[in-house]
Amino acid sequence: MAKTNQRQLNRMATLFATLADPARLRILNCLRAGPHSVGDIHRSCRLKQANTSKHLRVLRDAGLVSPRREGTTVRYAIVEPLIFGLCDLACGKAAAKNGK
Amino acid sequence: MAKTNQRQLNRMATLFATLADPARLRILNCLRAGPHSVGDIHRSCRLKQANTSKHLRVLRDAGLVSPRREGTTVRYAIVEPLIFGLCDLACGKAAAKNGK
DNA sequence: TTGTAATATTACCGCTCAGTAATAAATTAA
DNA sequence: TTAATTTATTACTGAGCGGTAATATTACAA
Repeated sequence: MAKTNQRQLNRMATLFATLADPARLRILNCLRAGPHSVGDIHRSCRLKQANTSKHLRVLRDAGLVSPRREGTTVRYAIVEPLIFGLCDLACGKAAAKNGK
Repeated sequence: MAKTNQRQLNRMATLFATLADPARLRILNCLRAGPHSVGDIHRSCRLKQANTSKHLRVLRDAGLVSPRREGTTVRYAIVEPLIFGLCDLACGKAAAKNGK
């Protein structure tokens, strides 16, 4: 496990905190199929526009997604596909508590 | 990815939230070497006793650790080794942001 | 320029959580 | 029983976060 220093623990905790919100998980799940505009996300995830923007900001600050302007719209894309490994593991773990 | 329903997302978010704290990550890292008493943990992790107890309660409620009384002391052990897969993945991800 | 659409930001509210000190509960010994 | 040790709980505080409405910003078209 190598030496797990405090800074690394803090970064891990921050990453987990970024994923510790159902709305953000929904957004990531949506982006898993490919880049989407803010409007697409806020409609398909049933989130208010401002709320969507704020969550995207959190994901962006965490380095998980990145924006790209296309005219007046902004398309967000996954930047770190590795997080889906985390999500799938957590999903299996969460499902396991159900007995499957 | 199978269907990701709301309940599953909520459970995932809860699991991530449980891991989104440096103190709890330190405790889990300590328990990775084997079961430890509350006193051991609170000393080796440099946490106050009450604080340690509270974090252990959170980990226990999440089903990640389990207690076992031995006289006047209580030894906690990892119940879900799968979480270390999560931690290692997150650790690599966190480390990757550093350039290594 | 003016207007319109898409996105981002701000300010506010309510709630939850981490840390702490004090106290309670459980177990064992004398 | 009383005392000592270990662990758990409670009450409190301060900080941070999610949701929302209103507003600002950005880009483009007429």
